[in-house]
Amino acid sequence: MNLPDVKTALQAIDNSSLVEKVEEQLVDYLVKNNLKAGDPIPKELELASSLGVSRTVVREAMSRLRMLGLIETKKKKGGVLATPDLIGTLEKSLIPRIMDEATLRDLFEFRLVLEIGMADLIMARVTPDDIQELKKIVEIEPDLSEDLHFNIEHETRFHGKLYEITGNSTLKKFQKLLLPLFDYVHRSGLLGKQVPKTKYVSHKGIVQTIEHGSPEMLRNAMRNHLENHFIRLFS
Amino acid sequence: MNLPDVKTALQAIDNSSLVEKVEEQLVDYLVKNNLKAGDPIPKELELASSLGVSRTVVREAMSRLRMLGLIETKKKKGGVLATPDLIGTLEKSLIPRIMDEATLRDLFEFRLVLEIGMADLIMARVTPDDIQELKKIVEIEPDLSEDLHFNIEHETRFHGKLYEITGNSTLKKFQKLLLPLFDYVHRSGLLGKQVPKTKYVSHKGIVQTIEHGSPEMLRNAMRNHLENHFIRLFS
DNA sequence: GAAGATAATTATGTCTTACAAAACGCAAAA
DNA sequence: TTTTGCGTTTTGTAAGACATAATTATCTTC
Repeated sequence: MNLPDVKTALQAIDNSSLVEKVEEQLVDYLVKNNLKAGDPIPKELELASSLGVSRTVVREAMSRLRMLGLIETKKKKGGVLATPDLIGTLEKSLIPRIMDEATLRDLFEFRLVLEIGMADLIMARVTPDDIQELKKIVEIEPDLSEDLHFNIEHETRFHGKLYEITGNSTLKKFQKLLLPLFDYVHRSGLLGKQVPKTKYVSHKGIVQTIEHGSPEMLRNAMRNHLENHFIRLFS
Repeated sequence: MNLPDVKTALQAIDNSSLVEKVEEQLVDYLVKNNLKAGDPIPKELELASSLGVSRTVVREAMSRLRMLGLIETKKKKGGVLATPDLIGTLEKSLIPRIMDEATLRDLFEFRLVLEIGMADLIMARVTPDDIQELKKIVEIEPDLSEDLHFNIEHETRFHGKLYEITGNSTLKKFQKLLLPLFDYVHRSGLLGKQVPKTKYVSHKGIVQTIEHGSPEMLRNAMRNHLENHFIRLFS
C-alpha cells in the first residue's frame, strides 16, 4: 500500500458525530425524494424512530438546516422545504476579525474581479433612468481632500448603484455583504502601506463610458478606476 | 400614530426562537471579547446558567456555530474559536434542484463575470510553468463534434487551471462549488434554447493571449470565448 | 525517584421524559 | 353563518441521567 492510499484510508474513518450524520441523511432525503419548496418533511419523532436516534439529535440536525434556510418549521404543522438564501448564510460566518488573513485578501481581490467583470452586464441592462441616477450621484462627487467618511459613503453609493444595474440581485447582495470587510482590510494594514491616492478614471468618467461607450471600454475604465487597489495588491 | 409607524412597531416584535437569540448572543460574545482563533469559549453549563436558558438550547446554538466552522468543540476541553470556511459553508446550502430559478440564473452570470474580471490576476501571477501546463491541456483540445462528456471534462480542466493561476484559493474553491450548478442550469432549460455552438476565441487562443498579450487583451479574449453563454443570457 | 499503568475528574455527546406554546380542526354557542 | 373555545398535534424548551473521550492525578513497580 502506497502513501496516498493510506491517507485516503485514514480519511475514511468516520469521525463525525451523530448529528452530522443525521444532517447528511436529511439532506439526502430531501434530494432523493425530489422535494421542492413547500413540500412537507416528516415529523421529528418519525425521523427519530426511523433513523434510530433520539429526538434531540434530529432536532439539532434540523436546527442546522433551518439556519441554512433549507427548511422552515412551524408548530403543529411541522417542517417544509424552503429555498435557502445563499448570501444570507454566508453573512453569518463572515466576521472580518475572525477570518484568516489569506481569505480576507482573497475576498478583497474578489471584489475587484467582480467590478471589472460585470461591465458586460451593466452595458446590456442599463436604462436611461439608471444613467440619470448615476449622474445625480456623481454630480456631488467629493474632492480628494474632503472628509474621508463622506468619501467612503459616496464610493459605496456609486458602486452600489453599479451592482444594482446588473440586475443580478445575488451579485448585489454579495457586494453589500463584503462592504464592511473592505473597510476592515483597508485599515488592517493587510495590503501594505496605502499608496498615495492618484486619481485615475473618475466616477464621472465611468458614467460617461456607460452612456456612450462599449462594454470593452467600460471594462478598461473600471480597471483603470481601480488602479489604486491593484497597485497595493501587486506591489 | 400613522400607518408606517404602526408597521415598524409590529415588525419589532421578537419572533425569533430562543436558540436564535442565544446564537446571536454567542457571536456577539466572540466579537465583543476580541477573541481570536484558538481562544476558549465558556462551558455549555456556564453559558446556560448565565444566559438563563437550558443546556439544550445552548447546545443547539453551538451546534449551528460549529456547522459554520466558527467554533470547534472537543470532549473535556470544551470549545474554541475557529476560523470559518466560507465556501465550505456555502456548499451546504447550494443544492441546485432546491434553489429558486432567479438565484440559479444569478449564479450562472456570476461565473461569467468572474472569468472576465480575473484576467488581471492571471496576467499578474501566471508563471512559465503554468503556461506549459495550459499548453499541454489545450494540445488535446477536443473537436466540437466529439463526445460531450469529454468536452465538459476538458472545459473544466482548462478553466479550473485558469482559476488556479489567479492564486486566489477562495476564487478557486468558489469555482469548484459552482461547477455542478452549471451543469444543472445548462440542462434545465432555464436559459432558453441552446444556441448553435459557434467557436469564438478558442482555448488555444486564450493561452496565446496569456503568453504574449496584455491584461486588456485577455479580458477581451475571455469575453469573446464566453460569447455563447452571453448570447443565451441576453436573448 | 522515574516510568508506566490506573483511577478520578471534567466537559461534551446522546438519550429520555416532561411540559409549554403555537396552530389547526371541529364543535358548540351566539 | 360567524365566532368562540376546546382538544389535538407538533414543535420548542427544560431537566436529569448516563456514555464517551481527554486530561489530570494517583498508584504501582522497578
